[in-house]
Amino acid sequence: MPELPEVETVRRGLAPAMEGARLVKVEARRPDLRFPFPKDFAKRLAGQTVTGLGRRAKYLLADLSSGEVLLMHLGMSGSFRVEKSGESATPGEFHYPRGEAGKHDHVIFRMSSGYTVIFNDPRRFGFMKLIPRGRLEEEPHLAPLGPEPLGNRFDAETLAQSLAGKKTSLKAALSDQKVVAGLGNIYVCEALHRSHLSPKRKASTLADRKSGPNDMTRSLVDAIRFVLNEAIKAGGSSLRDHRQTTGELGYFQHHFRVYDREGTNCTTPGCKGKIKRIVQTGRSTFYCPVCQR
DNA sequence: CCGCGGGCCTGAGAGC
DNA sequence: TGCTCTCAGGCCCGCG
Repeated sequence: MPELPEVETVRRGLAPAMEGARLVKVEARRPDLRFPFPKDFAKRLAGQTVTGLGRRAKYLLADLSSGEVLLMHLGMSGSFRVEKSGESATPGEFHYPRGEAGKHDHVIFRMSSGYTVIFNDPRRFGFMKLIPRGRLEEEPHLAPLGPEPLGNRFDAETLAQSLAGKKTSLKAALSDQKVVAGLGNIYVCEALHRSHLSPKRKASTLADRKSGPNDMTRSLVDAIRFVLNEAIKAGGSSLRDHRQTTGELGYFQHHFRVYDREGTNCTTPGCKGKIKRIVQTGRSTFYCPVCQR
């Protein structure tokens, strides 16, 4: 499910419920998600205070007073919702505190703030893991990640450098979390359209080794930043699973220019193209064959 | 080393 | 209505 904007939306929704609050009771309602839960998972968490809630790429990191970090990933279909003591955040939709846990509600955090935080994940591609803060650098999920696209270490120079010598398509390269961390299928497609670059273009053609990055690379960096920022403002994109922690939908899907818009007219001013769907490395790519070169 | 295809899971939607 | 098939926002592993 979630790419960077959805995960950031989730982080912002969870922060008021979790930051500075103690985990009063933790419940893992099954033995595993993508991986088995750590040994004594619930017991180790109970009583800890969440001192901060951060994000790296598509991962959430809750800093704990114990000195450990709770690393959480939403996989394809994971979502969190926050409910206040006995009341559902969206009336009529969620009722955990009053009744039974819903289907696929796998982890429940009862917070001293009076909020209950519930992790739901039908496909169970998500996971939770506890890591000592000192070993965060070597954590296998985090160590290989490239720069944060919204951070200042991501620019045309670094992007050009990581694309140099890459034989794959631009689409595949941008989906690679080592190149830039946090993009997925949707936002790669959207950023490429907005920078008028073809997903089929060889990645290395963006890197001009002698004279440094070219205008194409610059416009791609700008498009990536723009699209992600706009999507965060919109609360992410809700296609199937993504919800904000209140249960509300995100609405960036209404701003898609190519994703899931096969056959529609290209929205680039003056462009007469129609959006096309192709398959690259096993995933759908949407683009305009006319204005994306 | 690199790039690709398969697999992990469940659910939604299309077509018959 | 109900079956079967395809596809889905991520990521890891093994193969060539």
